[in-house]
Amino acid sequence: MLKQRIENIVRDALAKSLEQGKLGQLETLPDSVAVDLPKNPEHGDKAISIAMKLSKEAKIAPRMIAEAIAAELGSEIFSKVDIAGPGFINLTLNWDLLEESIAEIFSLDLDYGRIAKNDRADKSFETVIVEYVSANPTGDLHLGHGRQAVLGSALVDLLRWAGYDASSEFYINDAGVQMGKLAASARQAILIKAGELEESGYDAENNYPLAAMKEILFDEKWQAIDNQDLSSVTADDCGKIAKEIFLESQKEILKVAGTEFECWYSELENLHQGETTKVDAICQKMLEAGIAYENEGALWFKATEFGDERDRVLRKTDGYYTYLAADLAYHQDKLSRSDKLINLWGADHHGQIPGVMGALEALGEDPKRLEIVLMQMVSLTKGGEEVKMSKRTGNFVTVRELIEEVGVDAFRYFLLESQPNNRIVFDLELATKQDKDNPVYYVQYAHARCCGILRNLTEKQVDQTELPGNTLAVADGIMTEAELDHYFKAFTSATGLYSRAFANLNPEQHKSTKALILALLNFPEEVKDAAASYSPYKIANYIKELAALFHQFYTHNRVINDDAELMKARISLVAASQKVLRNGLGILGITAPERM
RNA sequence: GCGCCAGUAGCUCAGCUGGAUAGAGCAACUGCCUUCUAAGUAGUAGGUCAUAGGUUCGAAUCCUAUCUGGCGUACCA
Repeated sequence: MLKQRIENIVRDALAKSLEQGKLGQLETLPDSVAVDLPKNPEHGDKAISIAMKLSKEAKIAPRMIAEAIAAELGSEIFSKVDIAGPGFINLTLNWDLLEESIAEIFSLDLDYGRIAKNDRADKSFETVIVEYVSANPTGDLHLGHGRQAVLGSALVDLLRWAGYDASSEFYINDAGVQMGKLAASARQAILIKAGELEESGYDAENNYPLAAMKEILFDEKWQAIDNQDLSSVTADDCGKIAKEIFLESQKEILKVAGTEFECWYSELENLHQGETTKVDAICQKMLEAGIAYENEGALWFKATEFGDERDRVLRKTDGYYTYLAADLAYHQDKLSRSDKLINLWGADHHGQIPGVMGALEALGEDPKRLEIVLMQMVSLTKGGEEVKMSKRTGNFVTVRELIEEVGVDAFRYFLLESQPNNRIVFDLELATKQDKDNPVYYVQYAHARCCGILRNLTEKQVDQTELPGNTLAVADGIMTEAELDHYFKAFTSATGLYSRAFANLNPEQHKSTKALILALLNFPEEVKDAAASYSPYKIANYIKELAALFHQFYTHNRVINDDAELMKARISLVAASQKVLRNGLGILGITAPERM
């Protein structure tokens, strides 16, 4: 990786300067050396600010440190080394190095940007389970779930790219109060359908909206009870069927949304089965460890001793376990299967964090193994007015409806581009426009443009110089496919092509070419960074930026032209751009169209 | 009240492990299609980075306080 290489060279230079006593009173070398992309391209290709950072400890002026380092940098891969401002070291990379680095994109191709397992940023874990959505199987998925779905699936892919063994998991919350409510709702709806109950008799106060129940009554799964006497059909029977229907519907729409789960973990089947259930076991364990106690018929976790603001109930006076108790059993189960856990939660659940973290710590687990990513709400506006969503009244926009309106790519991009900490205001009018205002097209178009150029190199072109009376002339492609293929295969090491081809660029061409190359070479670093903070949105930002740089390059640099070397050098950048955009979009689960 | 999150251009948001002149997109205005897709691009205009202090060579970024908004504060999930 380019950045790593530069970092090593700077580190060596730093070590030599230290040996020679040029670093004042500095005694030890810093752990890391930041290699940045300067904001202003006139400041070179890479910038290093380490001299300023060391100046205090060394007790000498930053420029003196910078000069000492610069003197040891050598000229092998840098065509220019400048010291500027208070003590920045600005590096200009030579064309051969850039050519060599771009060639790496060709040899790695589909895997360019992928971090090897041994190079992963955080060595404290290798396997990681990302749990997300985890909705109750009692209705359709709403936009909040949608946000979790796209972020979670992108995060799993991102983590895999960054060298981790990641898997996705959906916790099916199919036990407890909500399921009882679903069962009652379903049974009453069935009775209404059979004419044995008046609609006015529906317990709308305590049940799910009747309208939502009616919608699932036509599912063929109800055949199971069709021939039975309804008086012998229990609410439980109905609840099971309703749950299956909702679960299947959720699975289907999640798949449409580009989200796959390795594991569907049923709370009911995994945590509440057997003589001694997993939940029983964990409560027993907590009692024995003295971190739980009985009081007024309920079982409490001593959460206050572990950082929470109050103690938490594990088992209610009615004998049922709380969500927390089951969740703890679930987390312990996950911890036995993976080094690291990441949970995606709606921000409205943040109050539970101290309880879960505290309990895991109390149980002797390392709380650092659990990372909880909070996602703020998604709200809807239509023409500037907020659309109130309420599950109770059935007035909410579902994932299904939105995808139908805007398409999966736009849906994913909209929900992925901003960071989880920010609320998303989803403008229905804007999203349904489905035109160029939609940012996803900007990135996809850049990719399609790359493909178009590569296609034009080999495809037969219609010559547009149409003369009156003449038929259209058809010109052969510039290269045959075999030639292009051969060229790509040969492009695996520096041959001095860039230094010859890019020698006489005008300022705009030089600037746009350089900027594109540097951005392309930064991709692996972007993957590493984004994964380290569990932030797929950073990849979305990066590819948007890359798309912009490609469009600028395209505007200033005619790819197909008479200068064979210049053309080849530019083709390599078009092909490299195509590969990086494709890989980046792939991480986000967004398609990379070849034509638009 | 207490806790969490946010406040950057008219709107939607980047930039936040401190770095050089705070950036995009949309909206407004002016240009660029007989040449690889104009779903593009070049430019103009638009900012007390919520406010006030502090930390230091340097703060949108870190600390403290205040203001505004969202969320949470259950023997619900």
